[in-house]
Amino acid sequence: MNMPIAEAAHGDKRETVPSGRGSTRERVERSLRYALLTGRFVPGRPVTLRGLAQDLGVSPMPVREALRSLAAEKALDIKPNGRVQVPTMTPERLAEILKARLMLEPELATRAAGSLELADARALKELDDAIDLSIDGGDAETYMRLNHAFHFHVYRAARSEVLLPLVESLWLQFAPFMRIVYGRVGTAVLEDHHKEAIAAVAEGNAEALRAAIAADILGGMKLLQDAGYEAIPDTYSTKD
Amino acid sequence: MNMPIAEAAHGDKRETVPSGRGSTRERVERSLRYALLTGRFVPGRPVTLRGLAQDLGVSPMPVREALRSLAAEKALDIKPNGRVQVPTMTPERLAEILKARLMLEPELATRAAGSLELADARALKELDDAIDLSIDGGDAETYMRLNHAFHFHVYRAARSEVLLPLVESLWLQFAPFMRIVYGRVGTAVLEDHHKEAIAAVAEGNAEALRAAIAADILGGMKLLQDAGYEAIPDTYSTKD
DNA sequence: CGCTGAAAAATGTGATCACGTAGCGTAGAA
DNA sequence: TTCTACGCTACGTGATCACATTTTTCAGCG
Repeated sequence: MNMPIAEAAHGDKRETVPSGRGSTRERVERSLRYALLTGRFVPGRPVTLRGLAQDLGVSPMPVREALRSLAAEKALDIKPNGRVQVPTMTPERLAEILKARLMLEPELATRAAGSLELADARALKELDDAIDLSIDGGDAETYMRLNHAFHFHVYRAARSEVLLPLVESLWLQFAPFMRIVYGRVGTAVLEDHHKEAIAAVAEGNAEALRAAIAADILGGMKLLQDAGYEAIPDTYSTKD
Repeated sequence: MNMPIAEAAHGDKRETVPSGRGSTRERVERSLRYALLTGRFVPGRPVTLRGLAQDLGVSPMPVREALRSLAAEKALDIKPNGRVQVPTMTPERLAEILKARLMLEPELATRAAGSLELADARALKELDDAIDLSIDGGDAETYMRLNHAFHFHVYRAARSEVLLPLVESLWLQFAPFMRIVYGRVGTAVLEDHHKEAIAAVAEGNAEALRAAIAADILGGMKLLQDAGYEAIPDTYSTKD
């Protein structure tokens, strides 16, 4: 049986299809993206067309296209028999993602530095405060949403049409796994480098921003590698 | 009216849907990928669902999914009104693609070096000989197909599940533009660094392979930047 | 109690259709 | 001749259906 996506992490419904604008497929895709990014989808869990369609109250058609889209970004895995599932993580894959992030995201940060103003520093500060709260409160889902917002507020300023989609694809790939790890080790152990990043944005210091982002990535991903595979060896084949 | 994809570059039919295995959608997607990579799709040209479906002799359904897939990889552009077209190139986009390629592909080459054997060096040599022939013959389409095969023979050896798809996406993005440039300046001006790469593979010299690939990318992309925007200023809005 | 095989349920796929909309050619008026 | 407005055409979207295949369930046998 297919579990409604809202029940992936816990039981509440939330808004599975943000009533925002756009076509049905667009709303479905946004909804799935959000679910992936906040870890509502558990790695290894099968995802069915009709199941999702029913959960979202639409026909299977827009779901098909949305899934195909996400699969093309490697956010979902379509097995040879057509079955769709959230990709499972392996140490090799994780190492590759880390490498790719370290190459692309600092570059994006550097390019963004020129466009970021004091208003952005303030917005980032606000986000970071909320992030700290979610860490203290142990709210992994909120943390992931805000952390994504923090990073992409910076990256978007680079006005990059090429690098940004690549990075977005990477985030979609490790997010579900990240959520699992946080669920086990808790969010308390999280230490980010957002403060340095904010300071760098305020100063307009591109090099410092690059360094802060790189350190932030390294810290976060190291946690995944250590906690994800040493403390919790059976993480990647999680069945609900 | 929608022009059959086989007539995008010239008039012959070729096999638009390689009769290979897999589902209809898979064949359609392979066909479109091939057309994109060999430059049969002209940047800016509108692509219609029904048109492609008729050209390929299938229903619009598998075409829809294939287009959605390619669009997610930024190989096609779906405008807000739903219209699909081959993305047009801009100097900024091209510069970004070059940057991304220079970050990702040499890394892939380094990782591949360990797995590449003498048999691979021989296979690459054969490919390169054919490439030289296609350059002399001015056959841009064949050149592009073989050049892609050459690079990805190397990259695939890295057994990368993360980096490789990112690079594939990049190739799909610049290939149509590349084809336009070759059509104008001819293939004679092409100078690659395949010989060095082959030698590096034969020696198992990872660092030399990385350098050869980096040089090859730099050379090819510089040509696009120079010839694509200085000699031919109106390239990116090409209407059939 | 465990294994096996058949029936049943569920899944992805591809096709067809209806609908609303955007693009475009054409005719009419200024 | 040029601009405008109307009507036609073609398009993407979403829904529904039929079909083949796979997965699951469960009853019967060993």
